[in-house]
Amino acid sequence: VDPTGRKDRTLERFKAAAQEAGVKMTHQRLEIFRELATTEEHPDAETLYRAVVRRVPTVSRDTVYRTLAMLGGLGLVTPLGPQREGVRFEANQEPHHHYVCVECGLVRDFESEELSRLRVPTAVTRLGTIEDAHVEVRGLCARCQRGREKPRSPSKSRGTSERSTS
Amino acid sequence: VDPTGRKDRTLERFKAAAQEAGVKMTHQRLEIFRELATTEEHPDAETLYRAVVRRVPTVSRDTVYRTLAMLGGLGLVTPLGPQREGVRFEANQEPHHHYVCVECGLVRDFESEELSRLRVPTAVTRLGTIEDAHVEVRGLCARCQRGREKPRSPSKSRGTSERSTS
DNA sequence: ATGGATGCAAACCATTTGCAGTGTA
DNA sequence: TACACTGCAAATGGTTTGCATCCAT
Repeated sequence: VDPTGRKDRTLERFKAAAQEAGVKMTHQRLEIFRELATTEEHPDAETLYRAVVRRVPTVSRDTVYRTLAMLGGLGLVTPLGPQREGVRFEANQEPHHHYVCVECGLVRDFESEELSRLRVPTAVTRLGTIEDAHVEVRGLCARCQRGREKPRSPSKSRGTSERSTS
Repeated sequence: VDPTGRKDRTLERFKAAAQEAGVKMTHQRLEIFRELATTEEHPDAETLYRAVVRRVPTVSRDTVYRTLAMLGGLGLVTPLGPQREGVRFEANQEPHHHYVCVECGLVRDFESEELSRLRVPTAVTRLGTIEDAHVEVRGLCARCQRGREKPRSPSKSRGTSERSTS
């Protein structure tokens, strides 16, 4: 399930992207990225840190956080779910789907007969029961497109994009 | 876009569920649920608190948190994304989908030609650009089913289920 | 009345930030 | 060699918890 060494290739892609973006390639960054690109898990920063610290005993949590932000900026790593300042909730129990803005974290429900009819591959049942299946669409919401006049989080620049063209 | 008052109905459902579950119906709980059931947003605890405190000036953040956990236990409210202790990341940039365990937060990728071909309704473009669309399947993972021998988070009982049958 | 629910304040934990030393380009 | 990157430690902000009081049942 990995004909050419996809992982090695991914590592090369990382090095190339880093060089192109003008960021330095350090031992830490390489190991952090390697760990994330290698694992089946979808670890949080702490878990990642614990894994990386085994190979690079001197890394600090800060570096993991900073590297993750940097990798996110390069588009090489994706944070799961909406970018939030906290866990978010909904009461809508009807079948529906989510639109999530990758910039400000806006979440909107939308309905779709077609999407709600989607068939989950039976192989998934090997992972566990299926309580719900819905589509998550990610993109840049209208407001954030509109010149970023009033982004939801004006201050904290969640290193998602900007960079380079300074 | 709400023929019968779906929201009123939802409130009734809440009261009924609360009574059946044997939890008390308080002013705070009612307002917290009402707020969440009414808004288009998918607020986090803090946002919810700020909205509710306008109607019930004495509520505390704690109550919001506790109520959200309680509502989650009753299945009336769903937290978005994987239940995490922190934001989680992935480096897999190939088209793929996610299986998420609602109990322990396990996340696994799976692939599906069919699901990856899904067509997002054009109406969604009104919300913003579409960078990615994938399916999120939620359920109880095999390990958590298996008698909850070694749940990922043995300690912290993320009030997801258990309750009642004490 | 009475036990569950609330509010307060302190505790906890994830994440961010300032600064001086370190290593890559 | 220079400047970005790292590690440390302190600050910040979300979330949880212990306890005395209060209120829905």
